[in-house]
Amino acid sequence: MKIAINWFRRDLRVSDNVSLSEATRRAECVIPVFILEDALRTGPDVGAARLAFLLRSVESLRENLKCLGYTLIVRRGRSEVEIPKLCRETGAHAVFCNKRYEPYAQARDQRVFNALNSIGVGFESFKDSVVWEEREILTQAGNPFTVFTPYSKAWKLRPIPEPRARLKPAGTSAKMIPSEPLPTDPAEFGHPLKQTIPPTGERAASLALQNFLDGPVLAYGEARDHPAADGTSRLSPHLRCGTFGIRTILKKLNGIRRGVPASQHAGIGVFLNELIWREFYLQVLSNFPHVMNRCFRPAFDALDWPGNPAHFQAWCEGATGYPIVDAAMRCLNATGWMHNRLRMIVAMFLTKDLLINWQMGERYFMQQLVDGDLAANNGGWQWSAGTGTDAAPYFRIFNPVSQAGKCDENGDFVRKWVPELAGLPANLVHQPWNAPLTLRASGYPDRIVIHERQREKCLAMFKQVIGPNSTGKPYPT
DNA sequence: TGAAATGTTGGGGCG
DNA sequence: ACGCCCCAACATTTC
Repeated sequence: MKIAINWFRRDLRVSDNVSLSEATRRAECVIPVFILEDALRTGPDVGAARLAFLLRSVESLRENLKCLGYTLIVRRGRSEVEIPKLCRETGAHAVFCNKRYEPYAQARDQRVFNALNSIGVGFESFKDSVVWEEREILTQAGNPFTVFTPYSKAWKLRPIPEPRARLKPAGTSAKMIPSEPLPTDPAEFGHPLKQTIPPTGERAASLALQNFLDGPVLAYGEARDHPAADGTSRLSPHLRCGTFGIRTILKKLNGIRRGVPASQHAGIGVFLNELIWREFYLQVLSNFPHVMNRCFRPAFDALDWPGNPAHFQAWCEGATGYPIVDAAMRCLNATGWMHNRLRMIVAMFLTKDLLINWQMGERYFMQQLVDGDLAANNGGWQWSAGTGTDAAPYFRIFNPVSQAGKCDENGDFVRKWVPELAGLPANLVHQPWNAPLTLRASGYPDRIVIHERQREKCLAMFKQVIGPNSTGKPYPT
């Protein structure tokens, strides 16, 4: 009897799963496995919200598998040890999984491959979590794209693959082997959950997708920039855990597009672009792994960020005195999630107003975000800091007050998360320092910096690194 | 997926 | 009627 292990990682679903469908096609008996690696629960980037979301997603995967007659085996430890051990216990002749693109994950997979190879067990990984991998979309010169727009054009010219079929019920039952209990509370790992996190699992994912596609997607282009209205998809935590397949999303999105007149395609196009941004940054990370630890453009590694720890703490806590920044950070701390527009505003503020290294913000986001993803988070931070691929030029500095006026026009979002300011009218809620003393909120901090002054300092700081001769082109090559 | 500084233009108030 | 100034509105450039 041919036995194969299907190793689940960031693909916690039974439908539209490439390695799972390949495993069931090629083996008579498939044993689903999840390894609770140490790296999932230790390290500077680990956060309770994301860990809880992951663990609960694994739990619901186990239930879904059980309904189909499969028993998910959970083990703790190092994958390169546990996977070969499981092969010996079960007699599996092959291990299947879906490919990961983070440098550390690829190194880990290489170690697993080596360990399996030495005991004569096959290891195969499949493209699943993206439509196009890091070497599949290249410029005419054969290089990876480093600018989004031409990348997205090339991406859109290609056909979209069909979703894979849902997993069929198990035919042959596997030999029973012990499984370790699966914790669902991250507190067991020293990360007590303080946030309220969204529903997990494949069913919740497809409900969220359907809710979004049933209406909000059409207004997405405009609504997504207004945090008080919540016009975003909320799909990011599911995309990270793989509780639905990218091919399924794209097929449904195409169905919506065909069902509405062309005049309503704008929102769909903007949302598709966001999905392409995700693949863009994954291929950036894979092709330029140094972005993990350094600036994409080496010249910016010389920046000497003068920001101080007290300012960083104020930023983390939502006590900078800039209402839109504080509201966004308090929302992040309470829910593990923040609107993309607000992510840009707070990232700009940390780097260009507080003059703190973007890597500090990158790490804090990873600690807090329920949807934190190395590639997208790193790409977003380097974009905001002006150090990355296709980044905002260093001189593009958001004014937190005017940005707030555009995305939170009547101040509802600020009032929700900064109740101290609930009594201020729309024209003052984003700049309480201009309010008459009688309206001033007690307990709300004064501005820790003055934007206009910090802007000048930031421009000077970047110019020092760029060199005095640079006038037109912001980037040295 | 900016914002601020600077330049230009044209209408209207006014002597 | 005319010149002058003011300044909003828009355009351009600079960071």
